[in-house]
Amino acid sequence: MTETTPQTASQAAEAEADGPRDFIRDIIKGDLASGKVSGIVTRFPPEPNGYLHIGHAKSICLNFGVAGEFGGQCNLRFDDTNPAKEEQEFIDAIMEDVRWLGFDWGDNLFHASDYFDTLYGYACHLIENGLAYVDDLNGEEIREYRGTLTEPGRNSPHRDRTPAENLDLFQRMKAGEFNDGERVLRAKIDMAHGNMNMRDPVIYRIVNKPHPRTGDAWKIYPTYDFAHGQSDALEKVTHSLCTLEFEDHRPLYDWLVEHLPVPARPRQYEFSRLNLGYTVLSKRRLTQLVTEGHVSGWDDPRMPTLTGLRRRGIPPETIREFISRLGVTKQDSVVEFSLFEHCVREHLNKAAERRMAVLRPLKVVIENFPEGEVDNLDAIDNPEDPDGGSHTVPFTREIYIEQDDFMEDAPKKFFRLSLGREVRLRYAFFITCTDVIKDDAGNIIELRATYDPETRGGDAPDGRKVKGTLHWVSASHAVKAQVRLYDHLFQEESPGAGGRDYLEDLNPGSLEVIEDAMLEPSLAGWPTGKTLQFERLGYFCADRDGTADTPVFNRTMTLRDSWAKAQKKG
RNA sequence: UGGGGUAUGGUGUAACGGUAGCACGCCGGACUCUGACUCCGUCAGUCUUGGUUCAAAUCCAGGUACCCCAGCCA
Repeated sequence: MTETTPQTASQAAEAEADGPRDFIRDIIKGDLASGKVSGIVTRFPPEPNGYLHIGHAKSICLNFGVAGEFGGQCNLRFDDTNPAKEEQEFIDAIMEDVRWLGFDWGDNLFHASDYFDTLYGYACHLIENGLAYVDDLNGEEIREYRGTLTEPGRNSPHRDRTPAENLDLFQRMKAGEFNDGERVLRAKIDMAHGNMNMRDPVIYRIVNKPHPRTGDAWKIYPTYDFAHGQSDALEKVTHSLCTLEFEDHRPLYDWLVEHLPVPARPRQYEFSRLNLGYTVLSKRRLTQLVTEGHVSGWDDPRMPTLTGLRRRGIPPETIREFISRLGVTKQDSVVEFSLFEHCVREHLNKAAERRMAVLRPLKVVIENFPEGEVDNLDAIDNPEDPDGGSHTVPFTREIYIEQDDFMEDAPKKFFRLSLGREVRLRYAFFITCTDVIKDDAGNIIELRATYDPETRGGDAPDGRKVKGTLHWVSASHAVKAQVRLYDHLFQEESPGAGGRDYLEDLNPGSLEVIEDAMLEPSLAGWPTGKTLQFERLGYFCADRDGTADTPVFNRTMTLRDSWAKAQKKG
């Protein structure tokens, strides 16, 4: 995205003809067609005070997407104007996550802090023109003077200082003569404005904290409102896309751009942020989940952070696909989690290799299979991709099947194993259960069965059919593993709805750890970051916590399970 | 009598004065060496009241509901 040549308006409109459509893209098309702009520049402007989450992905996909579609450029710009909250750790993580999502800012990496000198000059410009003043009021007083939503504010007693006096004070703020909070610089607009943002907003404040990039160079920092629009202008951003809550900052954004000698005239457009069922997407809450230890960290696989989703095994293209299905509007909305699940399954069904793993093992002894013999069977890697290859699974006299796949008093609709019933072992043989062995407490501890050697590979030469197919693992070859089963972090679709503390809605069953899962041997050394399917169970990925001895797998997502659904209904 | 926004099936969206469409979900069925996948079918919507028009989700007027704003956060 570095050396992009701006296309002509008609070229861009044409190239875009069958792409996504929304009101933002319509505006851009119009601006290109009318000649209002000759090319598109957008930006993704994260504040480095937390990790990126799937809500940010919407903004990233929009900003980079639009730039790509119209032959423009999208900058990555850190909004690093508040050293009290921002850290290098977050800066590094954000870049990694944007790249992982699949976007490239090329050389266009910027920071609001790159413009601190220019911004300072702009502030002086405002002062010189009588449009800004240094206020001695403290925070509490400023709030009182601001008035309320329904009552106008009052002018600060310091509002009418001369430009010379203001310039002097502002320079002394910069020089570090005052403590945090002692003085601020305010734009002089209208204390009676219906829009609170226009009631002489603070544009510079004193923060005696080192900045991750500028170190101790500055004692004063611009506020978001003063930095953002001007940074956009300096970068020649044409369309500054942000979320709805900034809508009533737009008059201020415009006011500043109009009163400052900036090199360009950017426009701000707002769209609604993403809300997702069964999760929270506010930085405040996500930070709280991490700092209070409700999750293991920003990359806990239950977190909606990009790093959490990555560790969970969610491929980035599924996030992009999900976002693209959402559309871009100004309507507040909560997207059902099932749409996200659909996108993940749709992709993984095509892309993920299949392997077998037994989560809750039940031993089955095949009585007519010779002891000590190994039959190496061929299992296709992915039935959705028949040319994709295959791997070998060893079959022996003793195997494990899933406890759920056997039932003593099985109803007719139960297609799995039961005493006297015949099922297929995936890629292997038909077996028939001949005996059930229990311990003193009556728990089923082992099954006895016979197999039909004629059904090797999974088909009976006599054409006889079985209703059920089970996954299985050879007991002597099995690789023991820890498997982590994740569910929604919250048990309510809207955590905290109805005035509840959202933490009360935390799902106590969001993580279930299985210590003794049995994996087919080809799963030893499975690479992290390559999501696969455990047949009939779901999609999984190797976690970095695994060792050569005991791998650890995270469940990315279950398969749809109409049997479980039918059972629940009774 | 503060300001700014938004209203289309359960959910997310499309339709830009001319047959309300798509996707997810739900429900039912077919198929199946994954009770997966795939396929087929069903249900279901223009916030409300008026007005303009041959014709309104769309234009106009009045209601109603919901969201955002009183950080020296972004």
